[in-house]
Amino acid sequence: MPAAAFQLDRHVFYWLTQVIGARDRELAQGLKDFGLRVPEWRALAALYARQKCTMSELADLATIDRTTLTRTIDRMSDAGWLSRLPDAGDMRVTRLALTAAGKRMFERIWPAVRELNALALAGVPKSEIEVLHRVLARMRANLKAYVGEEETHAG
Amino acid sequence: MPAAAFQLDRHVFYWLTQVIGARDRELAQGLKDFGLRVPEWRALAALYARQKCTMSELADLATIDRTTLTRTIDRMSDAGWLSRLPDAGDMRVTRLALTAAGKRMFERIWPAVRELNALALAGVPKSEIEVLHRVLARMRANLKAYVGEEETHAG
DNA sequence: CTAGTTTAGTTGCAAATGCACCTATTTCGG
DNA sequence: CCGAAATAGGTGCATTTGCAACTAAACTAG
Repeated sequence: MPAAAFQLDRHVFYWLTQVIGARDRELAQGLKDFGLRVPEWRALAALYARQKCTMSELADLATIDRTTLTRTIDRMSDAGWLSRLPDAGDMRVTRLALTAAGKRMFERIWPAVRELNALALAGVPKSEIEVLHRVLARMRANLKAYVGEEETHAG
Repeated sequence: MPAAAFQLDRHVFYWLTQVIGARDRELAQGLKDFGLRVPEWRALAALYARQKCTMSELADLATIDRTTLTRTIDRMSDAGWLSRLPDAGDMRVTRLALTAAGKRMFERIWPAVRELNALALAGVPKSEIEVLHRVLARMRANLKAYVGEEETHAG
């Protein structure tokens, strides 16, 4: 390939990384006031949406490595934002749920985050946001299917 | 807000994080064979596209914190993939450029990464990829403009 | 020209990360 | 049933990360 033919800005993942990078830096700034870091925010939001979930489910929803999540949840639990509960039917499983304080925390922060999100999407027509959603969901499904396939073949 | 009204999968940044997370995990796997990590790959690709650039420019292009980039470039320089050169007109500036070995490295890896990218985008019509590009570029511009504005006011 | 400010890049250090490994359950094949 | 394999979650440890602070060079105003 002639080097001139390779242009960064023609690649979707370049832009994805740029957008997530810029927004997470900005988000981190905003969350500092609340004593929260970005992955903690993702965990908080996921738990708020799901009410109850297991460690593994939350790791997936919040895009946090399982081992990292253990320590993230330690901190959030110490801070009193959520509780670890045993699962009735399966002794291996930890059920997570936000405490009232955790829910309040989310509700206090969410308006600012929503505003940042809206700002990032300023000027983008609703129809294109729809497309964005659909395409991203498809990409995620594609990648998940691929991982599944790899695992099957590799044994 | 009633908790039931907050749904993760209705938010663009949830999907962005999911997609980048899944793809970077997959990418990391693929790069392991080449002794490269994901941020190093981004730096390699950015330098390949740009031929020459400064540390600050590369930090922006590859979405790597400037202080982290110093050490990333140390490693890549030690590995013989790029060289640090002084700038003629400004003694503060470091000009970076891939060596022949660095270019070869990129060319060797790129086909596999391109394949992964194509896989992630499988089934997405070209027209929608166009929309994706345009929307992401706009989002990035929005976020950059916001950061600039903040700095001006806070300064 | 010279003192204060901005910009480019680096380093110290404390904290976060993730791989490899471990333990405790549960499930599955025979 | 029983032993092997799978699954949920947690630890140890080396590596990576990024904030704060620093050095050095280049502007900028008086």
